[in-house]
Amino acid sequence: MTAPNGFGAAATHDTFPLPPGRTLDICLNLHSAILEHRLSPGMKLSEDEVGEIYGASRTVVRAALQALAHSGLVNIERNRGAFVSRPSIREAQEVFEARALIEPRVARLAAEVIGAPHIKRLNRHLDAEHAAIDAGDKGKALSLSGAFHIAIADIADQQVFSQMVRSLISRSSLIIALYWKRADATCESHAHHALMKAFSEKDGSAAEEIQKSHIIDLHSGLDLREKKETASSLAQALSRD
Amino acid sequence: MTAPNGFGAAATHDTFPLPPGRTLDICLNLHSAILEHRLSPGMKLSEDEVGEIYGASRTVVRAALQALAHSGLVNIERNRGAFVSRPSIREAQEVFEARALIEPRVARLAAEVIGAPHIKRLNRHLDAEHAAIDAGDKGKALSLSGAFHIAIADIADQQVFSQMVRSLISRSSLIIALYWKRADATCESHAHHALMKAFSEKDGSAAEEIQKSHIIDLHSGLDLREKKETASSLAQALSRD
DNA sequence: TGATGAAAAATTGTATACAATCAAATTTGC
DNA sequence: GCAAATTTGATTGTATACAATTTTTCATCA
Repeated sequence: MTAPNGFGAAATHDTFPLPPGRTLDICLNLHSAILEHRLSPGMKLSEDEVGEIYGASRTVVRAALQALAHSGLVNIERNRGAFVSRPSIREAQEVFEARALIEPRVARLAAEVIGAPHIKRLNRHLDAEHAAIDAGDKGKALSLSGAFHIAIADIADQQVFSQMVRSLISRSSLIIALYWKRADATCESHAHHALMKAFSEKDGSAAEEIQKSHIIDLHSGLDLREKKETASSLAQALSRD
Repeated sequence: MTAPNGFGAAATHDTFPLPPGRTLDICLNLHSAILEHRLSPGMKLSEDEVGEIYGASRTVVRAALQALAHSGLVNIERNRGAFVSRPSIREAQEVFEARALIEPRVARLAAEVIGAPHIKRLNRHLDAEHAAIDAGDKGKALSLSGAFHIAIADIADQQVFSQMVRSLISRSSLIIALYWKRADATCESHAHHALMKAFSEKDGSAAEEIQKSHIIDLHSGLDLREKKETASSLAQALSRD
């Protein structure tokens, strides 16, 4: 009890507090779909449509959409409905500035308390990331890359920071979907491996510096000028899983 | 559009995204009540009871409670209902560590862009704060003290940081309700005035340093050992205003 | 008397129905 | 033929009813 976020259940791996019952399933599912870019920014999330897909009533769907709205992944407009968020250029800047402030600190904290099991888990994360890249699944790769950052926050074992990082990572995923300019998404792996080295040496200062550079590098990989327009079918994007 | 948080309307002065319709009223009302310590940590917020007080149906009340849960002010336990959050000692530590990282940066950003109208507004905040202290209204004074910090974040004009600060301030209010040990709440005013000086000189570095010291000082004002038990009537606490 | 168990009451989880609002298509007027 | 106004349709906002779960109460037994 006295949960880190507002809801009773312990935070497992997600940005938003854990709503009751089946709302959670829908949250997680939509969350994954958005992070893996199966749902494009700006896409409409009709309550009826989502409800029919998941076999749930609007009551539950509404709760899920509101939860996602609180996480910044969904934008609810009065009397118009819910849409996948389309972060502005301004918001993109701010999100990465926040990451550049918070994540290095989190990396330092993690390095100071990290243990062998943690390192093992991080390595598994990296392996999965590479596998996705080799398989050419960009969406999955990006999602796993974010999961790596979140795993670090979990190791630091600071719920408040962890929650912030989760939210920022989620929003970053949308931002990257909109503004990423580099062809290769693999540039990240290098920084992630460097982090692993700092972790294995329990070198907090190094981890902090590497993470800071890493975030700045990610930020510089964005093309914050144009806007891409995207919108497609909902049922299709949600069909698998 | 492309709202800073998940909801369409612009964030005015509150922690949570802005839910539609009357849900917002209930959110703001409960939020104020919690921040002014009219609702004690641990107090049960029954859907029926809250709904009857505000003349709204459970549907709306539920949405409000969920929004507050996302802000960390309310704790929802499955099949048991909503309670005013009772931050753990651990959480208290984390919240103030986060504030010590984020708020100094925000203060620096604010100092770099601050203008005469902003300073005027901050001074009004300080006046109101003093008035509340003189009137002996501790709850109101604390609430206004938090509003001062939020006002700084608004001046910095960074929505992402602003959102974080709001959330942290709200939770701090609960933490102070539980763990504050100093008799005087006036100690803050000194730091706030020092900040005003730095702002008027547009000295970002000074503002950052002062704010950092201020947060650490606040943190040290907590007695993070014992737990106070509190619980009383709901309708009574919500009767005024 | 205290603990244990079942029944009853209260509270939340979910579904559905109705009202209000908004978007689009149709009609009407010029 | 084009623009404005109106009607139609679809979607969200809200209330209420029912189901599931928990908490309380109270009777029973060691």
